[in-house]
Amino acid sequence: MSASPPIIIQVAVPSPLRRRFDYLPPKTGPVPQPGARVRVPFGRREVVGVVLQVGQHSDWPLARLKPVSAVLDGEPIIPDDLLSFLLWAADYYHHPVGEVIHTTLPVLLRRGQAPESEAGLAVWQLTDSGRQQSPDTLKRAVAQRRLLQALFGAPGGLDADQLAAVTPAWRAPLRAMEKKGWAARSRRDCLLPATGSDDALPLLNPAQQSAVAAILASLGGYQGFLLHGITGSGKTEVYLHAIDQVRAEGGQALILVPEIGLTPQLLGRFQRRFPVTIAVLHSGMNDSERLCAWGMARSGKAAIVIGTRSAVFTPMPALRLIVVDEEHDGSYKQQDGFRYSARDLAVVRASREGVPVVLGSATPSLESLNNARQGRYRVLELPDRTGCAVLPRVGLLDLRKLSLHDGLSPPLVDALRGRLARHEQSLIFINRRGFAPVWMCHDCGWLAPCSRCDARMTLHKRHQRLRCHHCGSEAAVPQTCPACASGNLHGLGEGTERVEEALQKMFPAARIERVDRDSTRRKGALEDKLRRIHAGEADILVGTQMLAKGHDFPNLTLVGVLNADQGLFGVDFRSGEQLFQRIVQVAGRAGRADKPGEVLIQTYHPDNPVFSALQQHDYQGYAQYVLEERQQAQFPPFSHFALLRAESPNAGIALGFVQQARRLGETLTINGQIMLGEPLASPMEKRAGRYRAQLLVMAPQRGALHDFLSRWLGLLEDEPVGRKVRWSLDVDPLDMY
DNA sequence: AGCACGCCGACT
DNA sequence: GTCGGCGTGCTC
Repeated sequence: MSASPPIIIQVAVPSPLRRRFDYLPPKTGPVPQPGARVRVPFGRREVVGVVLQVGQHSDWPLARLKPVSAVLDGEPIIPDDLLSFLLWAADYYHHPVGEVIHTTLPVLLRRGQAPESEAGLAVWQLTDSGRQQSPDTLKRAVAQRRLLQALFGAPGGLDADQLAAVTPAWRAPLRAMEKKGWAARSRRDCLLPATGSDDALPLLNPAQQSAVAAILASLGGYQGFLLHGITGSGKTEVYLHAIDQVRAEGGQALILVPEIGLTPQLLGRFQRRFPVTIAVLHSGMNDSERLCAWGMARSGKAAIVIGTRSAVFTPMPALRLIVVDEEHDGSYKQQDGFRYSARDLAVVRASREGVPVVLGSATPSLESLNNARQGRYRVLELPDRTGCAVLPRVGLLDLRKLSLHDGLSPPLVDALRGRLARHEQSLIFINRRGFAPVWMCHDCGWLAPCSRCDARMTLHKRHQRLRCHHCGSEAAVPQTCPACASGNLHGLGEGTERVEEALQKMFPAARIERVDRDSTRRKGALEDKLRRIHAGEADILVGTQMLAKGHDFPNLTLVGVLNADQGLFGVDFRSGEQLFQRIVQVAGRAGRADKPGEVLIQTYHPDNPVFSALQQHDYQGYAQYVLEERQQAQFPPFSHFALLRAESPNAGIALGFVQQARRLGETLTINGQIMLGEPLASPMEKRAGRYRAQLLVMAPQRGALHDFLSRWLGLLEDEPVGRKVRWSLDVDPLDMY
C-alpha cells in the first residue's frame, strides 16, 4: 500500500530570498515544465515565478506546500540551456535565482503577459475614415480626441506603450474608435527590415582576413578570441564578415555593444549589410518593443541580435557566434541589483553553448589581456589603420608652465584657431558636465554642499540651478553666502557649459556643439547634433564621454583633453587603466580619413608613465607595466575580489553590519585562502541620503572565494543586523565606490 | 522586497 | 476614543 509519489514543482520566485520554493501541481491541467512561468501564491500575495525543476522530493513538509495557481506557459518560455546558464550566473554572482530570472526577463513577461506572437508587435492605426475625422467633432470625448491626434501623427501606428503615453486609460476610448471604424489593430514587425544585399563585401586587408579566417575556422565549437585593433583598424568589418558566414549558414549571432555605442550609425551599417532581419535590444525601447524583439530572437526569426548588456540573456536557439565590442567598457557591468558582467557572462555562455566569442577592443581590459597571455584566448591583431590614415600625434601641455583661461591653455587655443582657419573640426573633451563643479564663497570659503551626499553641488548656469551629480537633487543658486552673508559667490572650476561659453566668446563666428547628458536629454537631440556635425555644420565640439564612443568624424583633426589628471589619482586601483582607455577612445576620433590628427592633453603630471605610453601609442607596453604592478600587489586579475556593501540612513548601522559580517567571516576563513579587508565607510560615505560601508574579500583562488561566499552568505542571511540595512554582494567589482 | 500584525503617540 | 508611526516576522 503506497500512494504514488507526489509531484513537487520547484519555482524561482521574484524575491531577495536565496531559496527556491516548492509547490504542488495545479489543481487542474497539466504539470508545467521547467522554463515555464507559473502564477503562485507567495505569502499573502500572488507572484509570477519560473519553474526550475519538476521532481518528487521536497525538504518542506508536504502539508505546507501550496498548489500552483495557474500555468502561464504550456511550452517553456526559457529554453533549457538558457535556464541552466541563468542558474549558473545566479550561483556565480551569489545572487538570488528568483531575482536573476526576474531581471533577465522582459518586463511584460515578468507581469504574466503572454509572449507576443511571432507576427510581431500589436499596433493601432487610423483607418481611411478615421483619417477623415476632424478632432473638433470630439469636443466632449477628450481621450478619443487626443488619441486621434496622436494616431494622425503616426502613420506607422502606435503600440500599447505609446498609446499609454498619450492617455493612461486608452483602451476604452480606443475600443470606441474601433467600433466606429476609425481605428484598426494590426501588427508591426519590430525588427530592422532587411535592406542589405548579398553583394560582395568590401575587401579586407591581410590582418583582417586572417582574423576572419580564424573565427570562421572555430565555428561549431567554443573558442575565445581577443580582437585587438586600434581605432580605425576595421574591427567592425571583421565582425561583419564573420557574422555574414554565420547567417548564411542559417545560424544566429549575438552582438553586445556598450550602452552609448548602440548608435543609429552602427545599426545602419549592420542593416545595410545583411539581407536578414535584425533584432535590437536597448534601454530606449518600450516594453512592448522589447518583448517583441525578445520573441523574434527566441523564435529564430531574427538572425542577428544587437543589444546592450542585458541582451546576453536573450534566448537564441541557433546561436553560433557571440561578439562583445569594446569589451573593456564599464557599461557591461551592471552596477545595482544583480551585479553581473555581461562580457564575462558572454564568454561563459559561449563556452557552455560551444560557440566562439570575439572580444574586441583597442584597449583591452587587463583581465582579457591576462586571459590571452595565459592562452585562454587567441589574440587576433589588427595593427594598421585602414585607408592609410596615420595615428594622431599626441602632445602634452604642461600646465605647470601655462596659464589657463576657463580651463583652456594658450597652445590649445592656438591649435583651435588654426583648425578654424582651415575649416577643420575640433573636439574638446572634458569629463564633467554643467558650468562649474563647485559654487563657492570667495570671502569665507563656503562650498555649496549637497544635503544628501558627501559632495559639492555643480552649477548649471543655463538652468540657474545647483545640481548634485550623485543623487540628482537640485537647489536654487544662492546669491548670498549662507555662512557669512557675503555676496561674493563664484563658480569654481570648469564643466562643458563654461568651456562652451568661453570658446564662443573667443571665437564668436565658430559654430559650437555641446554634447553631454544635459544637452541631449530631449529625444532625438543627440541624433540632431550628430547629423549637424557630420554635415559640417559645426566647427568645435565640446563634450563628455558621450562623444568618445562609436562616432566617426572624418573632418575632425584636433582633440583637446582638458581634465586628464582627474583619473590619475582615483580612489580605485583601476583608475589608471580607465584613464588610458578613455583617452585612447577620444583620441581615436581624430584624423580618421586622409587628414592627420593631433591630440593635445593638458596635464600637471606630464611625467606620469600613462602619458608617455599614450604618446607612443603603446597600450601593450603600458598594460604590461600595470599587469606587473597588479601581480606584485596580488590584485585582480591575479587574485579575485568580492565586495560586501551595506547602506542605511544611519551611518553606525551600515558600518556595524560590515563589522559583524567580518566577525562572521573570520569564523569561516581557511588559512590564507581568504583575506578579509577592514570594514570601512565607502569613499563617498553619504550618497542620496544613505550612509554606506563596505568590506573587501580577497582570494588567490576563485574556487576558495566561491566556497567561502556560499557559507558566509548563509550566515549573513540569518544575521539580525542584516535586516536593518540594505546589503549586497558584488563579485568581481569594477569599482570600489 | 512586499505585506501584515502589533504596540505606542497626537488628532477629528 | 481612533489614525498611523515603523519594528519584526514570514513567505514553499
